[in-house]
Amino acid sequence: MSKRFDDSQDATNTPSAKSRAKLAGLHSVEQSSGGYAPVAEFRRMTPTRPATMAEIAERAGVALSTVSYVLSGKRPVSEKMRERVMAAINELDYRPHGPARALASGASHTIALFMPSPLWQLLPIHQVFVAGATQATSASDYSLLLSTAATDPDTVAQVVARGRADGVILMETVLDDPRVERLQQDGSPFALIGRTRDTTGISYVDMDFGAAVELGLEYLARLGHTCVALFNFPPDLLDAGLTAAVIAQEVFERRAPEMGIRGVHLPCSHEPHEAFEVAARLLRSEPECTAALTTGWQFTGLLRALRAADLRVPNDFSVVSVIASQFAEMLTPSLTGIEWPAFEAGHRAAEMLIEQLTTRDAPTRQHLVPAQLAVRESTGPAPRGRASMPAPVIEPIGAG
Amino acid sequence: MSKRFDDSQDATNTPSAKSRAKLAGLHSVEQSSGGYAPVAEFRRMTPTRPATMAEIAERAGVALSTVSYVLSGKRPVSEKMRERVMAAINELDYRPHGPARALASGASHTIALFMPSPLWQLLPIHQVFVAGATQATSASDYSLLLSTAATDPDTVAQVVARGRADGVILMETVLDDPRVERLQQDGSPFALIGRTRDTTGISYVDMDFGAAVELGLEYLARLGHTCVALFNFPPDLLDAGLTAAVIAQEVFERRAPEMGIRGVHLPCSHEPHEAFEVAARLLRSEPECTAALTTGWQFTGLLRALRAADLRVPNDFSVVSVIASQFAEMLTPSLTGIEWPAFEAGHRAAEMLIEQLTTRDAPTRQHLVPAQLAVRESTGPAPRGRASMPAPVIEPIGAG
DNA sequence: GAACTCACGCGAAGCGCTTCGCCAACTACC
DNA sequence: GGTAGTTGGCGAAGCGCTTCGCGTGAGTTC
Repeated sequence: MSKRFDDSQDATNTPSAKSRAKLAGLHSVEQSSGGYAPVAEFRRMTPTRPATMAEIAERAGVALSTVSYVLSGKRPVSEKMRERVMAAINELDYRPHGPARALASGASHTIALFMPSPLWQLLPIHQVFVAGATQATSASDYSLLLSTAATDPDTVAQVVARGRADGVILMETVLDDPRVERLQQDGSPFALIGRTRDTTGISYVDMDFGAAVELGLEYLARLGHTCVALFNFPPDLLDAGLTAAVIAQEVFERRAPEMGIRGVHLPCSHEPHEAFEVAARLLRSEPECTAALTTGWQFTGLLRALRAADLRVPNDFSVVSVIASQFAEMLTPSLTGIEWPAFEAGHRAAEMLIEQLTTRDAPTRQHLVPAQLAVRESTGPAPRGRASMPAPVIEPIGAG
Repeated sequence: MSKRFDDSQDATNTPSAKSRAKLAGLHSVEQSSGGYAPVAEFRRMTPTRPATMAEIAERAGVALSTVSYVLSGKRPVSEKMRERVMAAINELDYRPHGPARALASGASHTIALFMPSPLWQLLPIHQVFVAGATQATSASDYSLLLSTAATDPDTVAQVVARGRADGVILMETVLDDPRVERLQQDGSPFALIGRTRDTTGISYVDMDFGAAVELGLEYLARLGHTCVALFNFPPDLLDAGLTAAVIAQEVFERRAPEMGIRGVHLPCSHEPHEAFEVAARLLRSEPECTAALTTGWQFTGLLRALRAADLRVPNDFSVVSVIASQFAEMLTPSLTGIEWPAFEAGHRAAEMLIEQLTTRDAPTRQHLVPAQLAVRESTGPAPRGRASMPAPVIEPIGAG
């Protein structure tokens, strides 16, 4: 049924069998659909079929087109007519038919949001983007179409070309994103959460990951840490050229030495077991490392590895993560973070796109969220002497 | 821009001002849209307008209707014709036009998913439902429309009535849900994540919260806990008759005494500060309480209150939560939980709905996820003597 | 080989709306 | 009072597809 996490679970040989059993254990009941019969009958007796514009026109004693113009306001209609039409609309509780309107006008009043490709890589942050976009979309009286399969430029393009949506929002963009190029070619409106190498004429909202890494490093340097790890986005995304990942690496490797920090760059998935492994290896091989920066949810595995190694946060080890505040505050200890206001980002991206759709010659809007540090409980001064402590023996803990 | 959490933040007088400043601080750039001009020009020169069925028909030298029948298979077409048509389709890279198809056939091949009403109450679990439903929907070649405004039965009904979706998925259902009644009246297909009082003929997937509470209590009783709190869904949802909340309360209040447990029932929002307050009050007023059950994310506030009171988990206090395993394992310590396989639930709900849409006389499917305990790190034997310890002085910690 | 099937294509009528072009009635002006 | 200019309403032609009913030619039957 669901494939999420399956591969990683198989790889680490963990609860995959368990979760399969869990699914099989779903308690199923089947009933004949007889229960619906009375309802169906009821319907047949009372033809509640929604009113059409033709019926409104008839009832109001006007032409079909007049009703349309009253509704759209695209041509002046006399007050008298307008009132008659509105009365009929209210009496019959008329609502326009979506697809018909879309077909005739060529605009579906819908935007599509594409989820990052491998769906099982879904991060909490992505979901918050979605929530923000949903909110903004509803507020502007648009609809939101949620799709997977974001990798294929064709799929993305077709959604607009075939009238399902008027524009799209893309996330997890890479430096030279084929989807973006395709959309530009087609002249399809779009907005990004993230950005590309060349952002000329492209509307986007993105976190300034370069500034984020820099700010995190500065802060940790000030606390006296001299060896810091960066848990960057996973290798596959880095290789794919994920803009955020590339920038983070570049800045990290350039700035850390300048601040007198030994930097350890670790591309690493957010999957708890993998992040745990990576972190455990780090703690073993780099005893001087006393702090880490994470670009996402790699901190879950890191925190467990620290616990397994009997290292206390923040006394023995400091953790800074790029993260939405609602998540940072959910944890105990709460996480010091570079704020990534994801809900607002999703909201803004949808707004930008809708602005493009509703106003001609809309300006290109580019929002780069500046790095802001929120100091919470997971960071402290660099400890002395961890380097001289015996290398820890680390074993997985808990359900892992 | 975003109103999420605003009310609760105002109530507790916390980072609302901060987050507003953060928004204002978004770095904005505006460019003239001149960047688009060349693209628009390029388009005008190369009319990439997608092919229509009429063009396929012409190219294949057959009637329009034949093309349609080849595509739908609703009437037999000779092999020769079919090949000619398919060839034309491939050559012109034809894709059907969504709205046109929806208008003509009356089916949009889309399902709508309604998010719980106050969007800012969004829980991680809801997002996972969405992810699961998205996955299933894409797998069945359907589209997913994501909407807010779930409370109003009219809004929900109109989505189907006006052709935007063929059916809907509802979550956060109450015992006598007006939306469900309305959908039944209209004869609109739907599926629930959650359930109603009378589930005759209704397809749903739901967690068995009654069994969950019972299992949690049994487990805690076996560990020797004699006073247990239930952090139930928040008061407003309980008052509204949220099925899960009502069942949880009923079972808790009936079963706890039978097991020799003093039960403290605490309706409580998941909002960290509110949950913190409720938990802090509990720890102060019920020194004998050594364990808690939470129906959702109230554990975040609870864990912080425990930390503030210097109570260790699980040594001094045990926590069991109804939770999706991926979240339980994300935390440190990981959370003992009653497994709520939310991704699978969302997936299943979408499948159920699509089954109703694609097969006539589809059976009513009802999946009640049985309570399953996953023991992790947040539970242990009841401590002795917390009752005799001095009542703790509790102060908010960290960013709170 | 005439009558009768069938299988398979075709044309045309919508689905519910938008939008264009046109015309009637009314104002304004010399 | 005649002509030009305006306002506001109407009809009809689509948008791209589905689907119904009919017609035709090949295959069958006696």
